[in-house]
Amino acid sequence: MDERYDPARVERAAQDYWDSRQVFAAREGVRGDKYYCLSMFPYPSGRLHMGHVRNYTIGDVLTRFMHMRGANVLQPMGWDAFGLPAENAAMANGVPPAKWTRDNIAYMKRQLQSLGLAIDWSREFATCDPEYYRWNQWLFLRMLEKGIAYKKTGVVNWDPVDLTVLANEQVIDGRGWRTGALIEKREIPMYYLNITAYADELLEALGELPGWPERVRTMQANWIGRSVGCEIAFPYADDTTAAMGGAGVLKVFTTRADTLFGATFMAVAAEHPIALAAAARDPKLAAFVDECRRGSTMEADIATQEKRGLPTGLHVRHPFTGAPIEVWVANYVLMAYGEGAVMGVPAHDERDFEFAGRHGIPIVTVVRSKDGAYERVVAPWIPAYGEAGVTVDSGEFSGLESDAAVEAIAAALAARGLGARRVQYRLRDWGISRQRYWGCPIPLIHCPACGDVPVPDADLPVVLPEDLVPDGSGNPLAKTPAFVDCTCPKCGGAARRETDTMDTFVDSSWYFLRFACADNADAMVDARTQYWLPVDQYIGGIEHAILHLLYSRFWTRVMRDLGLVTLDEPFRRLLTQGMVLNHIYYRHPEGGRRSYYNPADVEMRDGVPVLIADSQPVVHDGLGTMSKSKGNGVDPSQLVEEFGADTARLFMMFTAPPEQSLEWSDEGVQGAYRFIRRLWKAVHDLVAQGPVPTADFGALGAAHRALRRLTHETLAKVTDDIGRRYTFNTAIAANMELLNAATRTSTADAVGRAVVREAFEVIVLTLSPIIPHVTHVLWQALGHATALIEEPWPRPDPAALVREEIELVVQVNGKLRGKVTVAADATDEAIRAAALADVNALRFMGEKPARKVIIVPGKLVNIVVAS
RNA sequence: GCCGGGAUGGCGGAACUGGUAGACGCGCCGGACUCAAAAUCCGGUUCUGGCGACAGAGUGUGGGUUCGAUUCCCUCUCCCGGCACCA
Repeated sequence: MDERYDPARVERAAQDYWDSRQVFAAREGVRGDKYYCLSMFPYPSGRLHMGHVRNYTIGDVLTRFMHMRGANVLQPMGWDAFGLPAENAAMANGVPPAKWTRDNIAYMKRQLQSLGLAIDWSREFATCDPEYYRWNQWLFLRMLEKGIAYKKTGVVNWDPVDLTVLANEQVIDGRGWRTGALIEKREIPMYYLNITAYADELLEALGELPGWPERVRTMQANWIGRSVGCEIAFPYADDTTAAMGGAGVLKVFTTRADTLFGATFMAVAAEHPIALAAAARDPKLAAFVDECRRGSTMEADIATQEKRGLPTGLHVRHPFTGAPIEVWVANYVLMAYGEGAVMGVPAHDERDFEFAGRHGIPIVTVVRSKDGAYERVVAPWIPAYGEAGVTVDSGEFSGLESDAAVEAIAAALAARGLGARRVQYRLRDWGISRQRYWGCPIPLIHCPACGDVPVPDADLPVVLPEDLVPDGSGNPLAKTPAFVDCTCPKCGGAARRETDTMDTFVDSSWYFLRFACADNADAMVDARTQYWLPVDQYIGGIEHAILHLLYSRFWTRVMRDLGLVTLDEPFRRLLTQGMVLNHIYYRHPEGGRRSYYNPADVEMRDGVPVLIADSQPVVHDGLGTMSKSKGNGVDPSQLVEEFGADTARLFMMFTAPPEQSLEWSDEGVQGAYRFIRRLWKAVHDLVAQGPVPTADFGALGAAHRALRRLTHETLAKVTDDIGRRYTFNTAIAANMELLNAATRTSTADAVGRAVVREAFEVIVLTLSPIIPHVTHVLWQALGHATALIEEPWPRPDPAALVREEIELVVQVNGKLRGKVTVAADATDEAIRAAALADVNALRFMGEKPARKVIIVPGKLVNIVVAS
């Protein structure tokens, strides 16, 4: 064994061993229970970032741990290869997205391999492989047949200069990122997946996911947003009937039908038919509607913009009193939610209250507070106004509790055909059409004679041409006759191929299924999914808590209903890892753009951050996720080159528990490296003393017995930390303590060396999931002929854990005042007596008698005296 | 704006079910080794008072429940994630 730790050499040796024996290739039905551990596959952006390193190390630790526990593990890897960055790169460099993407995959794969992950690479695929995305297309056609996929219009960000649809991130302050032009909302036909049909099941099944973090389940439940309420139809008054060219009703949804008699205005979205009809005859209104069409489609923007509205001059009639109610156009009502219209009840809804106040709309109190919080609603708003109570001034429905009033009003509305109880979801159907090139083509053909015709299964996949280069003005597919021009499969006439591609969330909604059978060229999935699925442990960023995970749960159910798989939930356990953060430093020259500096190039001098290169100060802008734009990234490959993959992995796992955000620290990396070197040296020094004979652990001196106890206590703790708690940081800390204790223990005699070796073996075995390379080599150095990867996870020796005495804390009135040592099996009476004899405790009790003595077994004694 | 989460020494974090606050690591201080430095090793390190034994205070803010609260409840502040076309 070398005296010096050489990470490059150690890592090459370990990786060569694993590769040559293909130890991570997974086969169905061998060994014990299957364990499918999956980390969210990366987008091939060019280089691995630290978030990836963290994600994949967490997955690898669990994979290797379960392998040692005897499970038949599968840890696959692939590439989420379609998406916008490839098009942006193409515009910047003129390289086709396909080439850029595949080059990135090749580079990042080498980076991943350098980390020594226990991945079965034989199952690798990229979502831009036609053999993968053909099944997106195939399943889309099945959904079309079943009515799960359908066509309707949707709103997009339209750049009027580039004549192109922009993604939300390409809209900055309501303007196009390249053109600076004011963005317009534009309605275009799109394909949707009917996820709302599964809303109830997706919501209820959250209760059957105990392996998911509570917060993710809460976020999904809120996102689905099931609310039970009432649909109410307000018949058009004569003016509206005239404007709309016929009689009709304005429909709204409300959870507070009990406040119906307090409705003093109606608010509709700018795109609502009544708004458009009114705008046609009112230039001021037309200008306002036009203005509402500008700006981004993002909910955060809409929710934070100033709430504005304009009256239409048109009216609807109250369904019971027939009283006219004026219809307003409001920029905070969204056409996509519910009916695109709401009833305004200023007295009992805060937003309506504000709107009414600003526009001089009357406030009519129709609910009386049950606890007398108010009599009449008057400004300013208090939360009690919005709470349930007893109805007043509501005609025949007065004097009812809110719940009962909702029931009675709903029943009466139903009897008149003007409403009904209804369940409404906040969740909207999933629009999957993207007016973009680098994605999975939607397999449809538009025929002038036959309409929209599905591409026959035999013609799948519709292959995306890989040599196009987008230029920022629309979808290049639409300008490629070889792609667009086709014949109608029905009538054989000339037709146009659909040029929209699918949302990339489609690609990631079932890739976890494909890993079970990636080599099947004839079917989307096969029986091997029965064996491997569900994913036993899924690991990924918290930023995917809603969309990706919800879409995957939905897609899995669609495949179930089509008879392709038998499972409901794809992910049994979920671990949401926190972000990797680093400091942000910049300078902002007068009139210029901010320039960012990497924290590695900055140092603190007299409490001021300065750029090392020129010693001039820079501005510290807090912590942020590592990103190219903030210039605060750290390159994993440089890290691996300098310190080795084990140091990178150890630092990542030690610095914070997986669910928390992790702060980058160069000193922390040094500390991790130092620990590995200390471990290496400790093992080297022991081995250098010659072979260690087996010793009788039955008759040990006190120091050796203490180390053995610590060894087995540590083993028990680390097993629990990795296997149950997923707190790898505390598992590492416990092993650091054990190494500290072991290196302080004398190895002068054979017994001492045996006890110390046992401690080292526990450290090497239990840290092997985290630092697999160095432990692989150290295991051999400790004299083992078999490879560490084939070793089972060790079990603590109960005999080593036995204690004769325990130390208890003595408190007086909850404050620590002393400590007593008692026999491990001492009775409560003996503990009480020992505590009451403690000198310091007596000092604080003074003359006062013990009123009560609380004994917490194994922990403490609290003596309660009158204070 | 709405939904979800977080805040503990100089720093990252630990304290798992309401029971010793600060494990472990970093940094810093002192010492050993060295011509010297780096590396390494040993000791110290929440704050305040005290030579010390020890005492008091202390887990973002303010309140509450309890023999006992970092942990449970309410209030406020700041930070982070998501908001449907970034992935």
